[in-house]
Amino acid sequence: MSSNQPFKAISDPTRREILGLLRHGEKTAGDLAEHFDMTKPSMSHHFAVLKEADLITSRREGQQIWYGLNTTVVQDVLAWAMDLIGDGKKRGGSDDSE
Amino acid sequence: MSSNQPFKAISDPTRREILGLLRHGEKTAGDLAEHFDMTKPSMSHHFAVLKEADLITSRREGQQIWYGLNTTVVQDVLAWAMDLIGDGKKRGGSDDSE
DNA sequence: ATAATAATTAGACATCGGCCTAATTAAGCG
DNA sequence: CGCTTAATTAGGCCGATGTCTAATTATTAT
Repeated sequence: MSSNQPFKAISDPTRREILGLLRHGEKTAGDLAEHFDMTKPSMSHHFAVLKEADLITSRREGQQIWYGLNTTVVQDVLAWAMDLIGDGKKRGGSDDSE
Repeated sequence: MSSNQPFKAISDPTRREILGLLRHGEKTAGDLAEHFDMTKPSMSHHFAVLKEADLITSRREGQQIWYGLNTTVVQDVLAWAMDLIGDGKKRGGSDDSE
């Protein structure tokens, strides 16, 4: 359960910010790159790490690549944290259907 | 908001396991170290990282040092993940009293 | 086919991180 | 005090990680 990859992936601030930018929908690699003071290859590397951890999806559309948030793996992290706290806001468990 | 330290801290499997062992109460450094195939100094290093991230508390009692889980920072991680998902199991916000 | 644009892959470089052994601090006991 | 036990600090080693420039792939348009 829960490979180490997601945790490694979110340990970098740039990558967490990328995920944050994807909260409200897909964005192209270029769009994302614009928000950071970093070269495109460096950004590309971060995308690859997030992709490898399955935290984001990607699809090509013409020349551009659209990245999107994969909430499934984020939920794993969430579950890990909740389990640590021992409870807090879990239990019941049927309110995730929306 | 949310320094990088907690995320770096939980990016290591050994440290996550340490946190897991502390779920049910305090443990001494020695107790914790026993569970891992690693030297005590290495374990001590992990404790220091967790402490620095404020994920654990520590208090000396005689020769031993007792470590305990600090759920406050874990909740920050939880909040970050929930915010990413956009909802999921937050909302209402007063259910943390149970 | 050539050129332009979007993005990645390749490779180098410096720093960070995790692990080890050896030495040190801290506390308890004869 | 001198010895033992619990744990940390110091310092070195080496692989992993983040960043950059240069080169490459993929797509579209002229």
